[in-house]
Amino acid sequence: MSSFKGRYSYSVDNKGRIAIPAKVRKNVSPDANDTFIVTRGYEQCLFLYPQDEWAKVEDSIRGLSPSNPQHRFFVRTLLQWAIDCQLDSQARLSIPQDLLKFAGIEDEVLILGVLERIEIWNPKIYEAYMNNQPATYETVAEVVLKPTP
Amino acid sequence: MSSFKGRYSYSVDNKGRIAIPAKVRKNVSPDANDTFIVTRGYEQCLFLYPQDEWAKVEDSIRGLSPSNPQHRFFVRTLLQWAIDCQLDSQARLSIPQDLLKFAGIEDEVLILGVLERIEIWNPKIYEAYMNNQPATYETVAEVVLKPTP
DNA sequence: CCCATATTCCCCACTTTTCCCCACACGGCA
DNA sequence: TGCCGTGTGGGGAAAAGTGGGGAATATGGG
Repeated sequence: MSSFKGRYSYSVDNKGRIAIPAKVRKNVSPDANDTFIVTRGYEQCLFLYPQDEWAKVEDSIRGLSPSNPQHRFFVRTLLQWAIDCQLDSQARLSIPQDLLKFAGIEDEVLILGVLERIEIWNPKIYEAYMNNQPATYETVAEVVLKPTP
Repeated sequence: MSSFKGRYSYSVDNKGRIAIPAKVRKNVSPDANDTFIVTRGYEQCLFLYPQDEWAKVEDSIRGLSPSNPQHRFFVRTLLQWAIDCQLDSQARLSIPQDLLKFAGIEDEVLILGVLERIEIWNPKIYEAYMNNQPATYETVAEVVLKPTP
């Protein structure tokens, strides 16, 4: 099980390539074969899953029935944004234009480690998102990290 | 086991040929011998199965009973539209006119990877289909893309 | 039965994109 | 100071996407 963490500011070169921080790479299982699955995240960001972590997601939708209309919609919606990406010899990923465009990414990115996945943000959008949160870190923590009775 | 994914915009040339995206081809088993079975899909789109995946579909309908009228109807409908297609040397498929017409395909297509099959849509029809669904990407992703507790 | 037209399939050609490799600057560390 | 590991940039070869010509095959009407 992966456990990514940390926050990194990186640049996007003019070929659309994004380097994955060395500290993050050290946490990627060798099973992932330098392959990541990039897809849309919740807010306006991209999710990056090492191949072995993505396999768990895929297993959970494989059981759905192709003959059920709702299941079909479900699988299409989820998979249509997902793309395989391989690290090049400099440990960078070439991310397709449409995904970069979705996340509003241009020449700078913020890379966040979030346990089993990695998130990629346009720094300005991330800041705006953070400023829009009604709660503070402290008030949320109080609710989330409450000891189970 | 195939695991197609992603969404690709491609053009149909004036001979009715459709290229299969390289990223999709990389996920096709060599067992498929560059051969695909094209048939009518659910909703107004075409289903494309690599030969090896189609064999599994056939196995599953082999178990249906010839004496059950509903089974007979289902099997006939599925099989009568199914046709073999081989990739040409440029990795394109020539899809019969009547199937293209069924899917309302003209000069542009959307190709979706959906686990064991590939779907081919008229982009406008796909958009209309998606707009008619009550759920969104977020509601779908919420179910699947969350950490295992 | 034969010919004219259409369709299918197999090449070849061009443009764009992607990928692979090399180069360099910077910083930590022995 | 010299040596890695790391982040950044770019050139060039290879692959991918697109289009079209022309021979073999099929279709249909006289």
